[in-house]
Amino acid sequence: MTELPDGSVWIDAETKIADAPADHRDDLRLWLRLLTCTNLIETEIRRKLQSHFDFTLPRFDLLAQLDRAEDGLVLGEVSKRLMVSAGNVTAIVDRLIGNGHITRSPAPHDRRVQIIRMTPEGRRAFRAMAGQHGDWIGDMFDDLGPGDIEMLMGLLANLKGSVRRSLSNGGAS
Amino acid sequence: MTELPDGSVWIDAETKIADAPADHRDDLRLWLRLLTCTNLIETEIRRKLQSHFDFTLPRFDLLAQLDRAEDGLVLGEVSKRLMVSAGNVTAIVDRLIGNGHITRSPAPHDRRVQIIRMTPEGRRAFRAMAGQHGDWIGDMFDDLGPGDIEMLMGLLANLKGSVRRSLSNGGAS
DNA sequence: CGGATATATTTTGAACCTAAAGTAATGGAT
DNA sequence: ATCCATTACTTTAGGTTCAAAATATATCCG
Repeated sequence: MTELPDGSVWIDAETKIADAPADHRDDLRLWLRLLTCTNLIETEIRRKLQSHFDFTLPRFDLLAQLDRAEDGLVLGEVSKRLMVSAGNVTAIVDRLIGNGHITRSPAPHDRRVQIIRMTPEGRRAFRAMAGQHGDWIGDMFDDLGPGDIEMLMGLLANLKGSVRRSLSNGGAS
Repeated sequence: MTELPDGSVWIDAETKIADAPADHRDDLRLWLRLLTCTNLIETEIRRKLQSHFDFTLPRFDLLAQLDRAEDGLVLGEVSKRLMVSAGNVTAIVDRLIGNGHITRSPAPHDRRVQIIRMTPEGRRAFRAMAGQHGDWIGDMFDDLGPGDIEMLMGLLANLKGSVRRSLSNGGAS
């Protein structure tokens, strides 16, 4: 048994006893790569949305939710689906109303509730942007084969599961 | 040859002629999953950094760069490494100076250049946070085996390559 | 030397984002 | 009927982010 530089102890090629704090080096490298990849793509999408349509990603994301809801959506539902705070939704909605892409009206049965709906121009604008958006993503992912995509989907599902487990455990507080 | 519902044409099990706009459905699903995963982890790290240390992720990231540079870093270099705008670096640096974590001083050879360095308290605070940060990531990634991690590293490297190719081609404008 | 150009940083204005406080309306429970 | 808790949303204050304009300094060229 040999003492290693980091203070842990080497048993064989597969076993390392954690008598010293684990360093999580590979996890951190993977996290960094994941973050870099995502930011690279997201930044490019933001840039293109801005230069082609003078639009922002949060507004696009909100319209994407609304596009699938023929009867509009309640603000709370939008907040949940986009996983952003209610106050944030209010701000984005205000701007989309200002541009004429959506409307906001109180629900008839409960005056606390506000329902937003796409206007025809909003829908038209969104459809045009969504088509381009799909092409942009398609182009950025073009080197990945169907097998790569499937494998990534699976591994990311595992990761998501692991993260959710950690969250529900109050993991490491 | 059969007309399909989406307007494209079926040849055999492997070939589909794109006379209709491609829909990139799988690419979009993968992108959505990637984004969701990353945001889930990032949000949790932000939350824990805030509740445990009253600190923010951008400030942590800046200190992480500075921690490895014994002689400090020039602001432009920080901007490049963090991949954020120079104006953004200025704002974060101002706050870190306010908290006493770093210092800023003009370079002797070129008075345009500002060099930032960690203070001893800054270094101490960062080291404490970095240890916890590693544990948090380690816990969130705990369900992934070494094989999963290696495979993800490889697939994400492929994706990164694909994205960079697309960017350099001015892909889809 | 002097002027044009380039570089490094800061400032400004606008958008996004959150947590927490505030407002308004609903739905009990007594 | 009235109080109380809950719910839905908005407002506020503070931090992050960018693009573009402003500032200051350095460098190059004639």
